[in-house]
Amino acid sequence: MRATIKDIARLAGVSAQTVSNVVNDRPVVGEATRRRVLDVCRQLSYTPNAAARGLVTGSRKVIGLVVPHIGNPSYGDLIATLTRIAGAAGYSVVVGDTGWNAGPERELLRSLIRQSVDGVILASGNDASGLQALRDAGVPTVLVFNYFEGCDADVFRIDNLAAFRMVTRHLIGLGHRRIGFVRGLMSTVVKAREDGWRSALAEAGLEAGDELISASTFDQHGGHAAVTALLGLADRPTAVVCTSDIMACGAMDAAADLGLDVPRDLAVTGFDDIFVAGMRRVRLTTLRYDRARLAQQAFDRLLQVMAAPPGQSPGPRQSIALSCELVVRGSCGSPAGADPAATRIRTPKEVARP
Amino acid sequence: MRATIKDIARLAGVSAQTVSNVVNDRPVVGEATRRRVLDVCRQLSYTPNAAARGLVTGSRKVIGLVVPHIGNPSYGDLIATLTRIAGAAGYSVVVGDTGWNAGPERELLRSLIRQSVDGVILASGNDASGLQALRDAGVPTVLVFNYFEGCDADVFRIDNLAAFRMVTRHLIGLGHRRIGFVRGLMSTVVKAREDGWRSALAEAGLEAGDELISASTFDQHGGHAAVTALLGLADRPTAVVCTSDIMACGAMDAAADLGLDVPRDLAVTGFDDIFVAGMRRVRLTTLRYDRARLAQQAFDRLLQVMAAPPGQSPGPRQSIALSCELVVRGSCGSPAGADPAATRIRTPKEVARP
DNA sequence: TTGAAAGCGCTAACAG
DNA sequence: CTGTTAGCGCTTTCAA
Repeated sequence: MRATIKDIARLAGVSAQTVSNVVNDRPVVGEATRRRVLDVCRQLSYTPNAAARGLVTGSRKVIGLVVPHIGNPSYGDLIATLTRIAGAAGYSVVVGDTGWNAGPERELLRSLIRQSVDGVILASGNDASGLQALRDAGVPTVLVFNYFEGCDADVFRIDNLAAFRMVTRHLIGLGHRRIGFVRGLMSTVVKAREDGWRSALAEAGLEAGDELISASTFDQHGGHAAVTALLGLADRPTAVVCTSDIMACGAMDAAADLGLDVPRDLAVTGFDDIFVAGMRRVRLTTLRYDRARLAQQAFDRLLQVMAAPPGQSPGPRQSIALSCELVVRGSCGSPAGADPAATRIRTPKEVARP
Repeated sequence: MRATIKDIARLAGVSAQTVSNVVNDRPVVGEATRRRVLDVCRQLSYTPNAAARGLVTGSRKVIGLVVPHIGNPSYGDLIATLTRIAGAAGYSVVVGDTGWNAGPERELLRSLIRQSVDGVILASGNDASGLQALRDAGVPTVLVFNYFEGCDADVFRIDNLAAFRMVTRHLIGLGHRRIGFVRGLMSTVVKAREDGWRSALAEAGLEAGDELISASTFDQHGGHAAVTALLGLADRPTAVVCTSDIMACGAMDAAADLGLDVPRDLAVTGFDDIFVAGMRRVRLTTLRYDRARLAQQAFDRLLQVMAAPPGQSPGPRQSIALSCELVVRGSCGSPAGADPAATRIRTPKEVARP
């Protein structure tokens, strides 16, 4: 059916080895032979079989990328960027969506291992079991966004604590005293964000009671449900800090559904700065980070780890916590008459912990 | 490094073939042997090498999915759904993002062919060259959304003409007489949508001049640019039909940036019904279709084609044009006092053309 | 500069 | 029920 190296060899009157040399641009082939072989390749539209090649070379030139929710434009952007970067380096990307669930994640990782991917960028995972499975299989892995207690892996993440302290301080500065926290499933990431929220409240002498924390799914429906609950409190919050923009979208809708105005009756903040947040109709105050940079750093490091002799990673583990910038828009009641263009406040800078 | 079937065989004191039988759940193995083998597998955390298996069985259990823009939640949803469906059938999905460009698409398809994917779902492509490449390589392919003149392939698409005629009629019914058309790159899909817009105008005796058509990129920036241009016309439109929700988002912003109110000064419609369209702040009138169904149908058909003897497809080509429903929200100036909940109008029904 | 032989990890087909 | 043999498409020796 599909032409193999032998077919080409036969038709070109050379050996399979010579065809291989031509196809791989090894400069040991005579010009005449070369042209003849390439001609036949084109004629049969020959494409090397990567699986067969991988079997012998030990590298498939494929990496896996596991995310929790492709429908979130934030992850969509990450995937697009990473696909581009990896493609330029000759790697294909297998993308998996876990839907924030452990079962699919486990299956996905098993599948990636079976496929002998050269490495994995893991942007999902609620516990360290997935990472452990990859490690057992000897698959180089880099974590993005998430990380686990005491895990020995390269991590490229957000400085969640600083980011959420910053946004909470911003709300406090605007006069808010009762500030809710809207989160998805618990994880180290969410924990750090909660700690950021908590620490900002603490330093202002404000209460961070458990009733101010509302947990739900990590999408717009979750944000809606969580905020509906918070607004049902007797002493309801005047502001909510959401852990993603899509949750914040749901939060704004929840307020609207109760006849409340954002920002007058409820201030809302998000995280990710997806395109929706910047819409004139939405104007969501949120936290932004450099997704392209995160992707680039993670991939560069993965290349290093993949190049290292099996078993150990090259040099010390890298653990980068990228800082965010606060993007102030209208969803928190910016002072009247202020310039409607987004005001940006940067945190100190990137923090590297070796 | 990674355990192979031979390692297992040696440690369990059986032949490789027996290990293979155990791993593949073939019921020809004694219970005692079975347990012993499985034990060793677990101990070495053995995972079969899919590439090696694929080499001999001829099937990798992988399909490719090519989309033009992962960052668009509409495609994100499609990917997530398809990943789930395919996973349930034992297939992994390799996702590629072309960014609407021919170069990346070509590269992506070459990569998929090299990887010997069992089949491809092509939701991208501006011309038939990609499809041709897949055909030359003997890779079963199903088209989703897009299609090409006279192409002999299974297609699962939207009835674009009917959909855009419907939405344009809706605007005409609301009293609009000058209606712009905002599109991305030209393609058969966009052409059909334009024809829908044009035919609705024609039947109302309205003008469909070229100056009312504004082309740009298929994202929010494109929508912004295109509508900014339309609003710069001396005799500017009072409504714009956009070919995607994210373009419509940009369109709404463009109006706002010029100090115009949607819907009072400009009516805007989209396509896809992504979650943003339903937000209370946005309330975008748009066209909805059943993404999950589209994905399911396309995958089912791909399975059929993959199961068929190489070369021909099983039975006649399928060409399904799924109809849309109009989701009326606030972006076109729904009559005052109307129920703010979305009103839905269904088109006749699904049209199948064999 | 080219060819022949061996083998990557696995399964199909047969033999025992 | 289990083991042996052969070979998938390719690259890596090594020899000519």
